Amino acid sequence: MNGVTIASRTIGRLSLYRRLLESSIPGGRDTVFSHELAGLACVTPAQVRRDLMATGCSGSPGKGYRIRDLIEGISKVLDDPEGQSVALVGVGNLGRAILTYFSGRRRNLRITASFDVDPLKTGRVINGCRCYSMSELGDVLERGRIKTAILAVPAGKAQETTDALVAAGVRGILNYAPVPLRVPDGVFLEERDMTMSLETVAFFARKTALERK
Amino acid sequence: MNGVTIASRTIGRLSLYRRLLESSIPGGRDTVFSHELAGLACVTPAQVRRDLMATGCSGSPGKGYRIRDLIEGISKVLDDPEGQSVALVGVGNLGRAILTYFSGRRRNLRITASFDVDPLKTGRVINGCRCYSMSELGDVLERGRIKTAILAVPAGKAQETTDALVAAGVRGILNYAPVPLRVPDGVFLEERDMTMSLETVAFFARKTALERK
DNA sequence: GCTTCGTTGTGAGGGAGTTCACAAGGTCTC
DNA sequence: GAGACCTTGTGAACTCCCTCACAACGAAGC
Repeated sequence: MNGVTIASRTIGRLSLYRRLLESSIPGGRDTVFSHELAGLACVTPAQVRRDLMATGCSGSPGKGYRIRDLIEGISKVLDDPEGQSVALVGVGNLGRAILTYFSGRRRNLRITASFDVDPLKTGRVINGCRCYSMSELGDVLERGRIKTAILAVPAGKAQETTDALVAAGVRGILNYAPVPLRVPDGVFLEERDMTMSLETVAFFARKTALERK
Repeated sequence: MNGVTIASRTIGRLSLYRRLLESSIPGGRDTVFSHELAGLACVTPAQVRRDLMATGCSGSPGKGYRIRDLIEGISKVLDDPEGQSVALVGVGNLGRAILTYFSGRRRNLRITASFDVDPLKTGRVINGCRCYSMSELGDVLERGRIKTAILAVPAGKAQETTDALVAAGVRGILNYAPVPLRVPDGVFLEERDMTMSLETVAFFARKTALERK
C-alpha cells in the first residue's frame, strides 16, 4: 500500500463512490456490481473497477463487491485515522456556502477553523465553525496541526494569504479565489476558478448549439 | 477557424489570459512575452504559445505578442458577438456568491435570470438579478434563448432540475450540486463537486506531509 | 460434472493534453 | 553587416488517464 501512487482523479471518484454507497444503494443490498456503481457515478464500469483496484478491495465474479468492504477500503485510503482538520479562509457568501455544505457531513474530515478580516465576523461562531481574525492564522493552524485549507478570499488577498498558509504548515489548498496561486513544491493545489469554468461552459454551449443546426 | 476543435482546458486558460491581460499588465505596456503571461497564469511558456495558436494570434520573435491583438483574438473565440445570457438555478449562499462574483464583470456574458423554490426570493431582484420561481423556468429560458446554466441546488433536486434545463434548450451546465448529472449527448457538462475537491486536497495534503519526513 | 452466463481483474492499446527541443526569425550591439 | 541573443511556432516525444478486450472465475441450471 505504501509507495503506490494514486491518481488525483481516482481519489476524487473514490470519494464519490463512498458517498453513493452510503446514500444511494437501497437498504438490504449487500453487494454491488461495477456497472451499478458506474451508473450512479456516471462513469464506465471499467473505470470503477480500475479505481477500486487502488483500494485493495476485490469483488467476486458473478457476485460483485461487498458494500461494507468497499466503504471500509475506500475509507482506509481517504481518511486519516486520527481525523483531519481543515481551515477555511474567507467567510463571505462562498465561505458560508462551503461551511453549510460540510457541517456535520463527515466526522473524519471537518472544517474546524475559519478566518476573516471582518471584525463583525471574527470571534463568533458561524455555521458551527469558530471564526478567527487573520492575525491568528499562524497560531491556530499550527496548534491544530491543520494541513488543509480552503481559500475563498478576494483575488487581491489570495497570494499573500496563500503564503501565510504555507508558512503555517499547510500542504494542500483548495482555491476558489479567481487568480492562479503560486505555491512551493510539496504543496498540493487545486484551482477552482469559477470564471474559467463558466466561460468554458458558455463556449461549448454555444458551440454545440451551432453544431445542431 | 470553423471546424477546428479547441480543448476545453485551453478555453479555460484563454479566459484566464484575457483577464490577466486586462488587469495585471502594467499600463503603458504594449506587448507581452509568452513567459510573462505564463508567469502570471502559473503555466509554462510553451503552454501559453500552444493555447494562443488556437486564437490565430501570432507574435513576433524578439518582440512578443501585441496585447490588444491578444485580447481581441481571445474575445473572438470566447465571446458571442450578440452577447450570451446565463441562468442560475438555486439562490442559496452559493448562488448569491456566484451572482456577486459575476455581476457587472463582463458585458458579453451575464447572468440574466435566477430561479429558486423559496417564495421569499422569487419575484425579487437579488444582487442585480431577477429571481423567478421554478415554474417559470421553461418560459424564461426559452424567451431569453438561454443556452447556459449554473446549477447550485441541493443534491435531491439536481437531476430533475437538469432535465428541465435541457428540455428548455440549455446546452451547457456548470454543476455545483454534489451529485453527478446525467445529460444527453450534445449537452456540455462541467462538474464542480466540492466534496470531491476537498477530499482530494485533504488526501494529498496528508500524503505530501508524510513524504516530507 | 459440464455448459452457459455474467462479472471481475488487468495487460495492452489508445487518445488527449503537455512539454521538449529546435529551426526560423526578429533585435541589438559593435 | 556580422554575430550574439532572445523569442516564436510547431513537429515529435512523452505522460497520464481511460477504455478495450479477454482470460479467469464463480454461480446456476441441467
